[in-house]
Amino acid sequence: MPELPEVETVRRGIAPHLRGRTIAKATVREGRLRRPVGSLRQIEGKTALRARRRGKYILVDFDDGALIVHLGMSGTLYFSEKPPQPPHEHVGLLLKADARRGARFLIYRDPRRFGCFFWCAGDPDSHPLLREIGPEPLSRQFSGGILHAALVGRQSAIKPALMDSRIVAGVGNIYASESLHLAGVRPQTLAGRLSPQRADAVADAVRRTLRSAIDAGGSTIRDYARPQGDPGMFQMQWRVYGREKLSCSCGGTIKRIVQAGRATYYCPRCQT
DNA sequence: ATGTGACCCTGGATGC
DNA sequence: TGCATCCAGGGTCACA
Repeated sequence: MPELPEVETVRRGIAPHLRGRTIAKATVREGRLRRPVGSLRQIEGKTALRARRRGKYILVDFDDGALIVHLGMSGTLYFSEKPPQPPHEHVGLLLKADARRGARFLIYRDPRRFGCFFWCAGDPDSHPLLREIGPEPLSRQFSGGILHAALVGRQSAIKPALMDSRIVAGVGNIYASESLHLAGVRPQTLAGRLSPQRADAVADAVRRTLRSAIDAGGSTIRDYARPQGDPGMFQMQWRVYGREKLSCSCGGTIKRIVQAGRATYYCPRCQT
């Protein structure tokens, strides 16, 4: 469920409720995630400054470090009146009541446990997991020219290259397919052979695709931040993803192939 | 150095 | 109905 737009939606949902809140207690029910959660004792008594996003990571900044959170394939963050419950609510942060807001738990739930949730002392941006991440696609650090330069010498196809977080941050399997469709570029195109003009088209398509997905998610932030408010509301209109054998808006028939072990969807008629 | 596939884990959909 | 199989939005690692 979580790609960049979903992660951003989750971040927007929790950020206002976290800002300025003191962590009264941190509970780790299940610490065996992609990497061990470890002890969160050191954040008890500390006050969260903000929640921001880097690629698909959510960073909750404190004055001397940050919580680094990744939602993996099945993770969510939401608020609850209850402490984390079995089987899949692995971490709970009890937020102290303040003048305007009652005490409640920020819950991390992740059935597949591919995500992570851990404390990083010091600057999280220089943490090994974040250090090598490429430019944010929605920032000015990303453009067709920058993408083109990053792809020079690349022997892989453009689609898996777009999913390489060192080239551009946060583009996952769905949005890689969707962006290439919007750009009219075939996913098998050799990344290093993409012309500057087509790199422009791809970079532009990535930005437009992510923005409209965030806008679509943005309308359901409140629902999403609710305890049982899991998926369902992220019904974006996929143009190709998951639509094998269905027809493209151009009249062509959408194909499914596998690249680097992941499903890719495209239209052979309008993607050249 | 770079690219691909196996793997981590659970749950839902599908097929027999 | 019950069971087996496949597939899934991510990232890391061993190996070619």
